[in-house]
Amino acid sequence: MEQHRLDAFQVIADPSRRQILHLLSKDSLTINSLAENFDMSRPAVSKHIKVLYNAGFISIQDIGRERHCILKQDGFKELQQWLEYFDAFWGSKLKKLEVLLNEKSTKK
Amino acid sequence: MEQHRLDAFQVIADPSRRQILHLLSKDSLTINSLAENFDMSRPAVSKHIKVLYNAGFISIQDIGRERHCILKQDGFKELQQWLEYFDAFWGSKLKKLEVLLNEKSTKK
DNA sequence: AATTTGCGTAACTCATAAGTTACATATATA
DNA sequence: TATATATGTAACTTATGAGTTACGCAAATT
Repeated sequence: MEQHRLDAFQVIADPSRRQILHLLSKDSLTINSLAENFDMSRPAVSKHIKVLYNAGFISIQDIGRERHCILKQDGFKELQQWLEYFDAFWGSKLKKLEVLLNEKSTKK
Repeated sequence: MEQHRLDAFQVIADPSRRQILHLLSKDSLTINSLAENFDMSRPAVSKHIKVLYNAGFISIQDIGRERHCILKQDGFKELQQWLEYFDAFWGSKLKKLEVLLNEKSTKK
């Protein structure tokens, strides 16, 4: 059984998967209806869905033979936290700059 | 001339590059001092630096024969915007839920 | 002037992600 | 019941990213 377990960063590195996430932000869709938006084959989309599901970016609701894909927040959280760390970095860097500017102005 | 031009999402997909960014958030470092933190060779780190530089994640200050790498915000912005879009999605989804709950409570 | 240090790059190997086609299976429809 | 539909998966090919070693060059050191 081939494992397609990629981490959150690898998952969104693929443009097709980002496109899928974008489409799902407009509406929840089945595999086939998703595939209509791409040049690639339906099995290719199916694989991407598996990857997105395993990484917690989507949940799936089976209705008869159809698989409805719904956006899920879990997968995004690791990314958010990662960016928040650097946001804090820029924030603190800004603060240091402010301190520097204040020092300068008081010395005048 | 080989081109190593990856988009911001591909850039952060590599764990080594994320580690480099993390190290640079603590202190600006040269190629060699960065390489000391990794099992891989110095040329490998050099390549990653090139990728990070091309994508706007770092700036470089040459001092003599040393290259000092400094974190740069530009590369992060595309990622921030991408996540903000989905943050808005979760926000609006929450709003819809609130509306639903309100409707329910008023019907009581 | 000779040597060491810090780095870039070319050429190569290797792993693997991403696509394909072909087939199997379950559910809906006629 | 026969057929069409919606999907998963195995087997395969291919492109390419990530690592290596070997080399060259400029700046610092002796």
